[in-house]
Amino acid sequence: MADDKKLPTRAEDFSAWYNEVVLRAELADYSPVRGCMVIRPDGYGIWERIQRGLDDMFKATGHRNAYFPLLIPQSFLSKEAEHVEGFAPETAVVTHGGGKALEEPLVIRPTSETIIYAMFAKWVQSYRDLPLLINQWANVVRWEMRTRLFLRTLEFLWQEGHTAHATHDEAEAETRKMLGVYRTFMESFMAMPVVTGRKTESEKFAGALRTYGCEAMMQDNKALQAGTSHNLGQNFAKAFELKFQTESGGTDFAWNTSWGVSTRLIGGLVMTHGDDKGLRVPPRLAPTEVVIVPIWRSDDEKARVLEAAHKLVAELGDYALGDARLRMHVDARETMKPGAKYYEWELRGVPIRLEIGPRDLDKQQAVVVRRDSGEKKFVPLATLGAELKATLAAMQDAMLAAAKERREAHSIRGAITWAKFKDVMDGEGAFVYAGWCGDPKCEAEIKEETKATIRVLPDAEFRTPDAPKSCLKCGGKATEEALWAKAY
RNA sequence: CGGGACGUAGCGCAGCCCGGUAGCGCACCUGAAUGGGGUUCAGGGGGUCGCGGGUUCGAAUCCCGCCGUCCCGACCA
Repeated sequence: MADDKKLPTRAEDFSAWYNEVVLRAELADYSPVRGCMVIRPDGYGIWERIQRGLDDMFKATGHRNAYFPLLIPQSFLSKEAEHVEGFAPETAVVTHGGGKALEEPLVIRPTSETIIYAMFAKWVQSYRDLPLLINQWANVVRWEMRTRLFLRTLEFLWQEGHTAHATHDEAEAETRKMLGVYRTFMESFMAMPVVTGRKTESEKFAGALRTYGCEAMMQDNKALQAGTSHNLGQNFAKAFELKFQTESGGTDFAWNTSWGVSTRLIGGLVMTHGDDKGLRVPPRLAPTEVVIVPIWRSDDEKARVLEAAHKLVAELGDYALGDARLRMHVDARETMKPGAKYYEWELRGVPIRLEIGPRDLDKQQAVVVRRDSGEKKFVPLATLGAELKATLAAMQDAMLAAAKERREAHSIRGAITWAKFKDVMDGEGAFVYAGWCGDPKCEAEIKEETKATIRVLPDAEFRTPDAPKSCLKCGGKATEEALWAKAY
């Protein structure tokens, strides 16, 4: 760890604080190649929890995992006009293989629509083959100009779901269902509340009919696009001849959806829950839920407390317990004083610290310390398991509630003038729910002047925003048409 | 690709103005003590001073060129 014992405070410099937390909590490191990121075991452990949580939900909604190639013929990308326009500028291209120039360059996937729908076209003959519900866990490469650990790296890990359906309505329902899956995951696992809704034309996925997104508020009041779900219409089906025979005997192009979340979620986690001591990981997402710090002064005491610690892990952390087990770790390092260990585990965000010393054993108790609130309790060993589980569940709820409360405290609803809006965006930032302009120039103009964009058009029913609405800049009319914020 | 700053040990930095053959803190290694909120003492290892050229008896230091990184813009999950 660095010599500097203090993190920059969030309030002073949010970016510096974020980078320090990610590096010092050992979630990730910079790679020798600019813009690429090495995800270290602590960071990957969180990703594994995200994978497991989402994968269970995907399975429950009928999706199956598959894997498609990293390399895509360049011509594939060009088959859908908007898609190539959107992604071509940020692709990495392989021009040589085996020492020879390739006849056709290969693109390293920035996303896999093209290769996947090319394969779907081979697999789908009839309406009986639909819906086809596939997901893949993969890495993709997008050649971004500026990068930030987890939030925007040249290469990132993600999950991309791809489906084919017989009708528009079925595809639309799928698109919205998966957005709902993301929302549930982000709120119930990550304790990260999100605003869901439809994206505007300017923020739509390249090649989609409609895009929906999840937006979370970070602690600097900026928005993070945490996940997207697209109704691709028949655009890709037409480009890749993904046709099927209908029930009535005719042929039609399939309707596709795609949806994804990435390792960016880890960045969102840090920026949602981190505090001046470092990271805070919500229990359901924490690779380690409980860390035991044994305390001793002599070899005899050491033997005693370590035995007690390992007994607890055997009882409560046994893998044979399955999902009922607590994910525990005993920090038995000899050379570190307990205080130093406390600071380190706080930095890493482990939800509960359990202190066990000789004085505790004499009283048949342990000290339970919550990472979120710092609250410290003495708990009898006899009821420890139940107490830990209850505390973890309470923390999960408390963290979501706190994040929601924080977001609402920095949300502006109702009447707002253009002058006030500009003031807010130039200053602290906020989620502003306000009228928007149907004229795309208006959104662009406001972005130009304030850096704020329409994150989503939030609505439980995802209404279709075809009609021009009141313009924030011209009229400043108080409606709740759009969520405006500065974004990552 | 435009504007700014910076490249000296794993990390953070001093030294450069005024040239004399590299130093500090942390981390790391060894030993001992210590251990309920960032231990202490003693000893030790580790550096092509970003790269290339020039000036000079002598360059981390001065001059020229190049490369790289970071920050601010334009672009984006």
